[in-house]
Amino acid sequence: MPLSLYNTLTRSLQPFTPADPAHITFYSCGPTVYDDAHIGNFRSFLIADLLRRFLESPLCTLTTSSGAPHTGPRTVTHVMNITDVGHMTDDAEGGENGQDRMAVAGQRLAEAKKSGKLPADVSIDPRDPYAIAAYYASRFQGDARTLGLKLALEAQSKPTLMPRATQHIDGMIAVIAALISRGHAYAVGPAGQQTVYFHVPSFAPYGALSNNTLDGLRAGEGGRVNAANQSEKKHPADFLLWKSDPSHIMKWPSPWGEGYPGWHIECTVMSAASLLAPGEFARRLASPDTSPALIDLHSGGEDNIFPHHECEIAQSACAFCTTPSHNTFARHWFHGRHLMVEGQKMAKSKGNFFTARDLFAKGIEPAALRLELIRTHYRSNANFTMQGLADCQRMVDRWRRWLDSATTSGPASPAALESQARFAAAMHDDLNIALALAELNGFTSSISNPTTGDAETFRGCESTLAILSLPRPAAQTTSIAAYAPGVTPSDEIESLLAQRRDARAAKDFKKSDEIRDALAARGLAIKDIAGGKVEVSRKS
RNA sequence: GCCCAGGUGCCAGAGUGGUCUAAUGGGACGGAUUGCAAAUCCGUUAUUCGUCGGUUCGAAUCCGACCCUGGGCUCCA
Repeated sequence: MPLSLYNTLTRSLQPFTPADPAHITFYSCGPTVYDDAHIGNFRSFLIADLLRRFLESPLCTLTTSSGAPHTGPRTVTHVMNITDVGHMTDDAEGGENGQDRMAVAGQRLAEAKKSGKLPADVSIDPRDPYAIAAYYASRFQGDARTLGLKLALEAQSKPTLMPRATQHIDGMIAVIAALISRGHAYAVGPAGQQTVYFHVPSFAPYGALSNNTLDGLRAGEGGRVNAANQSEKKHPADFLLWKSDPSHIMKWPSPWGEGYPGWHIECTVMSAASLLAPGEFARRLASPDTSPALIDLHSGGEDNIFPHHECEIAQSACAFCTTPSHNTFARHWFHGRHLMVEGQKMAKSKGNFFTARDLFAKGIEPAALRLELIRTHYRSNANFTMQGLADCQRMVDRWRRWLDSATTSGPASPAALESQARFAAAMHDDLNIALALAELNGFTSSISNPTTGDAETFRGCESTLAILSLPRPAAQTTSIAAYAPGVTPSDEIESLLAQRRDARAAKDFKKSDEIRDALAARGLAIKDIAGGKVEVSRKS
């Protein structure tokens, strides 16, 4: 059975049918770089990565537009933008509290620098928005690579796969100009200080993605509309394409005045510029054609459905297509639900806010974090818990042990091939990851003495999850101990462990237990492992 | 108020009309092992699927109403 995926646009499960099944174009809305990405951001990106990896897996079958199955080989060009334009934080109070997000990040960095919280090797000018953006972008890419985001690994040698908004301002201006010339956008205000809006009523299908109607979208119901801006729009739903504002921290010249682009236009430009064939961006902008859709797949978090993706559809369809419609931009819309933490909404004020780097610093293994973030079906709110992370670590360890035990060469057993088929069937069913994981667990538990062929078959499934291929943080070992990642060896610990070793040798178990308790009081758990060493880890 | 996605056992999370007294992982409990632990292995652990009503020979699964959670209604993955 070919891959069936939920399409937000049709609100139904449907076969994923790319224009060319051998080469899929996929755009994911990426992070803003005013701060470190948190684990909720990464869940969204990793879900997209899971889909991308499954599409490229030999186990994946797709449906072609003629209805025939397509089994591969297949490549996916996956692009993710990095938003480095300083958008505004908040204008709920009519704009008075709105601050430039990049300026806020700069203030935060300046404070961190002052209080010595920045690593010594970091020397950036907190007043330079480009430096701030570059700083956080590089940290994001590092975290993404650590978590096995294939796109981030590829982007090391092909940076155009992760385009920056600030590098596409010319394209944005060109698209805005084209939208104005076709009657889909208009500029207001005195010459040289104009604001440009997309005119939503000019695109009848607006609302198709989020299933909103213009009437249903009560202007300002979410409390985030700037009343002053509302009055100059032709329609309350019209949205910003260009804002002239010479006081903005990041600004560019444009036909409408010096200022900055709207939030939605960057994805329209970067998806088309990165995924259309070379030269097509300019050609289609000059003379739109009737091609059915620009790209195959578009993903993002559920909060992007409205307004961001709704607006992208309107802009892209109107800029590049002669008969703009709700499905002339992306063929399939893929949205992941949000991540909860310990049953609650993740929020800095609740103290349950984690970045990937926070967790790595605590000694959490990237493989365990990746599994915890992808193990729940993408259309359910996932609940991130420390217990869940521990569960995942154990699952990863068990898989590794099983693979390590596959030393006798031989072909894959029928049981292995059956497990593989069941794994693939689960993934074809709207990426039923939880069932797929259950099949993988059944795989290892049903075959107690795996052959190399069994192990290869298992790896064939697992390469879609891409958990076991992640680098394993090396334990720091001394003559007496192996320290788990996140634990810093010290002379004190070494000395206690030596005393314990001597006490045990003398069968003074009372003393050895006291030492174990003393280490526990310092938050350290120990266990005796093979080779006479002691493994020291953080107490969970 | 409107639009979307959900609500399953101690936890996480599959299952969308009979094979479900509910997969899988974890937890807990018991056993093996261990000086004791840890790890590992073996076994046990829910007549129950948000609530109420309905359809059906049969419902976790379909229908209706209601309750709750998360997202959106122009910052957000």
